[in-house]
Amino acid sequence: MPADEQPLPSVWTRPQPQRREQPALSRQQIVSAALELLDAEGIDALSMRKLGTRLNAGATSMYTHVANKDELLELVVDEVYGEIETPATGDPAGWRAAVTCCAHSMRATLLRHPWIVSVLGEAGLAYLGPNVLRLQEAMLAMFEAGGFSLQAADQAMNTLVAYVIGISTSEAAWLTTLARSGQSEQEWADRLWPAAEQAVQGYPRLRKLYAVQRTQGLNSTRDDDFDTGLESVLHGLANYLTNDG
Amino acid sequence: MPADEQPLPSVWTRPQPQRREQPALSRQQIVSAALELLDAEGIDALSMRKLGTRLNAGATSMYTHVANKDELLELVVDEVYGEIETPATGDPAGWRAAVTCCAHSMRATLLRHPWIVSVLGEAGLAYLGPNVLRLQEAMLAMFEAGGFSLQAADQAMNTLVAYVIGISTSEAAWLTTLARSGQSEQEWADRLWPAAEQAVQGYPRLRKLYAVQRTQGLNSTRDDDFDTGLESVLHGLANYLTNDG
DNA sequence: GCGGCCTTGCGCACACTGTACGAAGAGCGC
DNA sequence: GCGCTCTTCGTACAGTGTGCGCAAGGCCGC
Repeated sequence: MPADEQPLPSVWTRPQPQRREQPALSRQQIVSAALELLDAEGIDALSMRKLGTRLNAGATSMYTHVANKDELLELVVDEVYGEIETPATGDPAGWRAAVTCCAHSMRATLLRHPWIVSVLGEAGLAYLGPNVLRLQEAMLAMFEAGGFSLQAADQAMNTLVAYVIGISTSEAAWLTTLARSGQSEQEWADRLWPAAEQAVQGYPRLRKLYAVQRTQGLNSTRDDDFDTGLESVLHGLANYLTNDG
Repeated sequence: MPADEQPLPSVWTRPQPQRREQPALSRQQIVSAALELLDAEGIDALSMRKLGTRLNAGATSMYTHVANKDELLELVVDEVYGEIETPATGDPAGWRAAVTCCAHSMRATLLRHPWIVSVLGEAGLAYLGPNVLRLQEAMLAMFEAGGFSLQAADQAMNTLVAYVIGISTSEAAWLTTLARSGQSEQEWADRLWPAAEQAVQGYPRLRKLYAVQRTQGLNSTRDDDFDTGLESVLHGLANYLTNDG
């Protein structure tokens, strides 16, 4: 046994091929692992190397199944959209109940994965992902079942989704800073209060609002606020029925 | 002149102090330069080194004026919010006109800086930025002038802003992919069409919608769609006046 | 004048990123 | 056996944010 390829590490120390018996890597596995990592540690913690380690794989082993990191993110986004529940069409409680339920599920899903909002503005063609398409079709169906024309249903869906995404964006931003600070909502609010009070000098309305919000909890009202806003959006959308049908 | 500047640095070749006569660096300068860079080349192109070069400064020279990149981004976000116009309160045309105008300005501003939507979900306390506060106070005033209670005005503002941000997020995502592709909207749509048509098989409503949208232009309808959605949101908000205000 | 501070700018270094490339091995048909 | 394709992965490269320490004003009390 004359020479070996490696300088010093001899045959005995060399890691030994050790091919995996698992079906190795698959796109679905990669996407799932990325999702776990994102949920656990947030968007900044997702690196291809960490993902590789989590999969017992090399740093660049994912590139056979996924073109690049952006594409991976698009896949993960679609995966998340897959979690959104869509009530069966023809709900006897009417389109408003169905749409409300769907909107709730959407908000809950986005807030369960708060990192997603920082990716939505770049996820180019996530709009062709199967789960996104499924969701859109289902929402269109819900509106149509409520008497909307297809065009009006499209409009209504876009408006509704915009509202949900917009609210979730600011909520997720809040949740993310909170998580990063490692403090409880109350602690953080307490620490923030002096700065906020100071900043809000000269803005009477904001000052009054902040003072009121300080007395009652923040977290508890978030759900109610969402519902109230959702109600009024739906009320506005109902307008398409009488004016446009 | 024997040697040249780089290889053997002698006293003669050393770059010579050359202190800037400009007031050197200031936070405002840094923020402006970052904004220019972001507008010109997008979010991925913003690196502290590039920013330094653009300012005739070293890579780490900004850190005396700005704690870190995230803080810089918060400052830039507030700067952008400063571009949003707020009509004077007491507009004779009523609160709806004022709010509509403000919403238009907000959407236009966000779309003028489409990279911003990928930062909104992380810009933790941008909510204490002076321009954000000014905008919020002004919007509250507009709603109050229309007869909303302060609480209702807050609700209305949040709902409205959520709608605008949500719509702008998806529009900005579209504009960004478009810009990255370097193609015109029409070219891109043409190239995308086969894939879209294929993806949309099995979703009859989407297929019909896509077919219709293909015949008419895309860009032209974006403004109208925004207006239509805005109208219905405002209609919904008006509900606070009779039920609550 | 002049020494000592304090602020600002910056070169360097470190740990880390996405990913191109090429080699190596596994499983196949022949 | 040979060749071929498909995965996996080690290495490398250019680039990132930023901590640290040094240098060079500007400004102070003397």
